[in-house]
Amino acid sequence: MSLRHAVLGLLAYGPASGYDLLKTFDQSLANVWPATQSQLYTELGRLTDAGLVTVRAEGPRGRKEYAITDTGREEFHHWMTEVEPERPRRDGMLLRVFFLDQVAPDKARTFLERRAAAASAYHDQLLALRDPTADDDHPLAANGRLALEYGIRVTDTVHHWASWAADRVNSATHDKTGKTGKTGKTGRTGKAREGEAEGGPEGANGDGATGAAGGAGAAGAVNSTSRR
Amino acid sequence: MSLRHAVLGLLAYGPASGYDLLKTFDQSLANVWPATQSQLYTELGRLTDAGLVTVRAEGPRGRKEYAITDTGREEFHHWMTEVEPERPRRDGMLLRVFFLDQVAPDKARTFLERRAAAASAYHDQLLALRDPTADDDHPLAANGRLALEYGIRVTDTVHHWASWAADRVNSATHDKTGKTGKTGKTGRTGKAREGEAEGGPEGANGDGATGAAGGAGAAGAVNSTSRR
DNA sequence: ACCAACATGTAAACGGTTACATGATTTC
DNA sequence: GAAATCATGTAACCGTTTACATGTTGGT
Repeated sequence: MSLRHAVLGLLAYGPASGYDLLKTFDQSLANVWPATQSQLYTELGRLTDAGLVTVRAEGPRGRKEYAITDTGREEFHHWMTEVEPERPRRDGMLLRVFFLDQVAPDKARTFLERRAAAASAYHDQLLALRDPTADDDHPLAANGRLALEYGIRVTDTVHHWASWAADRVNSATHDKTGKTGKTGKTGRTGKAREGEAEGGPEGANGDGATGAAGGAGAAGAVNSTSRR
Repeated sequence: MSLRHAVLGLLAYGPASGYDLLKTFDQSLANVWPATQSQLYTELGRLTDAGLVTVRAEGPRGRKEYAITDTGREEFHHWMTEVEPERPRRDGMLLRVFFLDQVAPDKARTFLERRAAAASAYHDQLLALRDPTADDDHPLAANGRLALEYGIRVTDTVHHWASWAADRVNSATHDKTGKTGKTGKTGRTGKAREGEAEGGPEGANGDGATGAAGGAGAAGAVNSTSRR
């Protein structure tokens, strides 16, 4: 339910049309809270009905200029200061890490190496944004710089983690067997079933420890069933 | 569309019922890819129809034991190794950071300090999981340990970032005015409107730089409109 | 006999994505 | 006059969440 607050937040800077807001969403909030045109216009309607914004003026081609109301400002302020931000609960990368022992070690290693490379590449892009190279003219707002630094630090951390993890998978392979060759491109994928015995991602054996760990970076709350 | 693959991933370890899987989702995958009972049973039906799993046996109280098929294994393997993981696109915390200059500096500082504390607390919980204290018996699988380490590193990074950011907001306040006192609890929230001039989160002025930065940690792809 | 745990299913509502539809104004 | 841009709206679909509904088995 945060699209509402994103819209309020933008209107807090000053009145704007749906069209204006959409551009800001695409340009500035795309990686933080994306919204589609469809969604935006619908939400503006709802916000108007709820009295959190008003149509301040109507312009040339059906353009409606929205402005935040006092009630809207109050709601926005409440959300900013009192509502605990929820962490993203789903992470496809981490989900795959959970199942990493289901693919051949070399595939696992490749996967992690690719994660490392991706994080590193993104990290570099962000670094470039931090130090404007003369011909660049983007006066990052103070909060913009905070967000940028967040990105720089987190991508760096993920990069190092993935490299470390790739090495770890690598050495684990060397210990077991000398089998470093390719598995061929045989139809069958990796291991088939070798005894039906369980042992899932920490097994269906209870104890939520691993799960808690997995969500760590991107999620909240360790479900400490502790003993079970 | 990844619930499907999470289910396949779990079934890759061995056959299980919907009820079994649900427990695993709640205990192990809760922070990585949560699923509800409702969703799970529906998905198992769809997977069966698609031929990716089969009902291997029917047990006592209507229990259906599902097993992954060869086609299912192929699909799972493909998803693990060839499909690029999508990063979470929405982050409520980062969204608030974007609007941080809309609330009074002391509120902004408090917000960041709370983020720091939360990250730190979570970090500590994860650390406790890493070094089992004798009476603890959770044999973390290799991939479980990778995920745990991810969590430990990322929470640490976020903790430090938030502390740094809080300090930054703090010093910025000192520079401007001596006004450190409370704003009172007057109905009006922070600043009202002081001139109608724009200047949003890097403004509605174009250049997506800030936006790209914001998404950094949790998102992918810098939208390099570059010049515009 | 009762309760906890086992076990599966459906319906309604919500937020988000994609696609369709339409029209006005400015610029070349 | 054509094309780009401005500008708004609606419909269908999909995945997720919450709630409702129902029945069985094993242990005390």
